[in-house]
Amino acid sequence: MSRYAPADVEPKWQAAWADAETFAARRDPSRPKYYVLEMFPYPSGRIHMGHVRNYTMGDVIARYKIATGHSVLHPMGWDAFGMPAENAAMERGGHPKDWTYGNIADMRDQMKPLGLSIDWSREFATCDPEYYGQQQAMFIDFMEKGLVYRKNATVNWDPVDMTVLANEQVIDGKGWRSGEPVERRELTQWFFKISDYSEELLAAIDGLDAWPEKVKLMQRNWIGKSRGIEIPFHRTDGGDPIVCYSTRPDTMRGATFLAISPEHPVSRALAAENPELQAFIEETRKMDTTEAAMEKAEKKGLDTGITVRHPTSPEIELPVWVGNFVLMDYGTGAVFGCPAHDQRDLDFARKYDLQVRSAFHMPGDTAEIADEALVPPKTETVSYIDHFAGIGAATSQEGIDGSIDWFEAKGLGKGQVKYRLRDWGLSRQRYWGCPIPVVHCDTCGVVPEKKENLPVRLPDDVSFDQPGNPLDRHPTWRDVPCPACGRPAKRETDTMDTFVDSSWYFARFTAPDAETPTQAEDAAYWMNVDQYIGGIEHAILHLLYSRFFARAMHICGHLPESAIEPFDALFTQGMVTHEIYVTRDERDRPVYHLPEDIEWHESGARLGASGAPVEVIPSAKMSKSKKNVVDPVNIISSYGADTARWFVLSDSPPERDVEWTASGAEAAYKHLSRVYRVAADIVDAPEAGSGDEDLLRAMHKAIHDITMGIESFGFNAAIAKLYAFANTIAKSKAGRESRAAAMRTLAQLMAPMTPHLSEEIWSMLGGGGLIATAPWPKADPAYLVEDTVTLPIQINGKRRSELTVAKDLDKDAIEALVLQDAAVQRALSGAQPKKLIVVPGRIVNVVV
RNA sequence: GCCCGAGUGGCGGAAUGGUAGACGCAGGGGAUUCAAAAUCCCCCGCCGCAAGGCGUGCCGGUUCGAGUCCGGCCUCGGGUACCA
Repeated sequence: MSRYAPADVEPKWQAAWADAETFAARRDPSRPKYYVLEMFPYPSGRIHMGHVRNYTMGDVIARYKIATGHSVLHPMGWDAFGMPAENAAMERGGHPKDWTYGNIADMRDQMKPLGLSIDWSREFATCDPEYYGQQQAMFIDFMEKGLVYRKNATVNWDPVDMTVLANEQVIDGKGWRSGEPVERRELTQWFFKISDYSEELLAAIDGLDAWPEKVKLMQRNWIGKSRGIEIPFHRTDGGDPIVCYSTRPDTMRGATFLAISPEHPVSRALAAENPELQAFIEETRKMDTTEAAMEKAEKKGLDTGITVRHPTSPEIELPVWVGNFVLMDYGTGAVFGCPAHDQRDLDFARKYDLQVRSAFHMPGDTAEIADEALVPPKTETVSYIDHFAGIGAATSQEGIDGSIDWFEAKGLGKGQVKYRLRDWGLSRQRYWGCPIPVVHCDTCGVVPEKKENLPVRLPDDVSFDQPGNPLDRHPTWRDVPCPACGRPAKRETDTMDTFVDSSWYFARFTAPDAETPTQAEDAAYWMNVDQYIGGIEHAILHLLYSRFFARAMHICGHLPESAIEPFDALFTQGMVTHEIYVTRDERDRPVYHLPEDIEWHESGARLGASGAPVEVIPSAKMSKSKKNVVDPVNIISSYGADTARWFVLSDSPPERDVEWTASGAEAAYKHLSRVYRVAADIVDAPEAGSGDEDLLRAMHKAIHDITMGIESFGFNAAIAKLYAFANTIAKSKAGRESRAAAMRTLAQLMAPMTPHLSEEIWSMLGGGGLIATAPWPKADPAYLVEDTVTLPIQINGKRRSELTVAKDLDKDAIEALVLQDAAVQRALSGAQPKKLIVVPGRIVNVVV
């Protein structure tokens, strides 16, 4: 008997699929369509287990949908712009373009042996001029529709390298190359008006029925709708009032100070004549731009010396402080501090010896406020001191709502709905991205490039031997005539955020060669993506930007209205994690190492080359920069693609993170070999046997369970059932044709996971045609019902006995039988049960 | 800091509020073999000789019944707007 040899079997069936064009996506009005998409990869150069996991999951769905009669679109492309290509050029020389396309070729070569059901004819990379040219055309369309504008925004500035740094390039507030503290600097940048869609993007979340609740919740919180009020505080020196935004005006009685952002116009104006304030503001600029850094930084402030009047108690004067924790981007850049009922404000008040005054009592609480603020939950009833806001007692939420109305009615403020969501800054001061297709003309201002001149191509003759954006110093690329007046002008040298590239690639896959961004019939047929699969790390930004983009594309006529929510169903897979290996350089900065560079000694991990000790950090997200990426190519070459596919699906539930370990792959191979061996045995098995009916039952149960498993993304549970069914067939003594039928069904049920092995078994047992296009088996309900059922008997909630009864036996009859049970009689010792709970078909609980 | 998750045997994990530990790995024992590989069979949460008791991160609650629901924590992970 021959052994299962994936090295021979897998290429054979891949060739058969290619010959039959099994996976070519075709518009076929006679069949329902199905568009399955996995988030496309960044071409780092090597595929890793996370990719294998992601694309295998999508492949299971795609192959299952083909078998259930759908016309399937399952494409692949490359998210090819981004920083790593420029970093590689800086570190190793060479050109980002060569590095990127070389990586794409390598990764495609590594991916193809997996036998994915991908229509490779639709492949593209976002750095192809044919792709980014269409993106530039859409940018111009967006400009015309008023969806794009410019404003000043803050970036991380490395004062030594004289360059803009990404947040990732700032480590502990210092530039990753220079090691010097970064500063914040303002630049004029391009923005998409995503905030115009705050309400719509929020409201439409309710319609995303097949998205995970957690993702919807994260998006809702990110958009962050709040009802609040803008209240002017009048300055005692007669200057313009300072307007504060508050979502808690019910705490107004407790207001004891104002805090304004260092970037607030009042701060700037006062700083001009106040060197101490000037220095304080300078100090706050020496921080990176991330929200996390700002929120975690020590809360600091400086008294401006000016005061304002309390809106409802004008006799009280409140000091105005500049606080490093006040964000200029949210609300009005000014807040009132209420230390009694807000922990951050209380900490601040204690630190700078500011007053604390209560606005309400907590129920039953009369204690003085010490170091803990009294923050009532929104559903709790509070009583207001001085019957503030005309409300004696109310739930906290009613108090908030009532006080907003009260302030408005008195003309003391203006109710406002605000959103946390900020406009999308898309400018990047970098080379390897999609050029923003505009020209700056002294006469005409900002002028879009003419569409017939698109794409605005990136120049190839650039160098990366000095920091900064090479487009800025390019000798000829930058200087162009104005598209409007023809006079000498300068091209925009900012490129687009790579999130722009990934915000519409799913639409481009429907017509990758179209002369316009999309093609109407193709978009209408294929959109929406029926099932989108990707990492939870994209829960907010990528998915929210894509939802915005689909709306913007619709407005510009590039997508039908039905496609403004582009992803019908979303599945967020867990990440594949792996240990990371770190040493420190002379400045104590972390240096990451590849797993293959590590040697394991009794004393711990050491660097293979130098023998230096290595710090091992467990379970971190696999990423290029951390170099903790596992190479699946070795597994594929020694065990075959089906083993790798089977293993990544069986090891862990798809939505959960999985720590990569090498063990299990051997076991997966053993099992697949066993299935092959059992199938081969059946060919020569005796014609007649026993237990055919039992095998038939097991088969229909398997069809039912595994179909459910695939439909619900329970791949690991489905695989457990496939193990069980394979064991049943192996042990069955049924006749040859019964076993062959069961084995052919097993092959079909396994085909989405292990397509090559399944084709092999299918042909061996006379399945006919390709299993890839064979119709999915159907479970006959007649075989799924059992005649009897075993009920566990609990006594006081603990399992003590069991009872096997006819499936449809009624409750009274079951109760009678339960009371005769020996364990039950022992527990009752002659008494009546306090309670007898019978859940037919499930369980019995006797309470004694 | 804030938002969102996750936590179950030695390990990965299973379980519509209803028998906790399916299925697999590792481990132990046996069969086959001259021997090995491969394969096949059996055992396998913890404590206990047993009867039995204890067990799903911790504390409390709801329920006839909680891994599952609610409240409060702890730890780990993701996101935090220029990593993709």
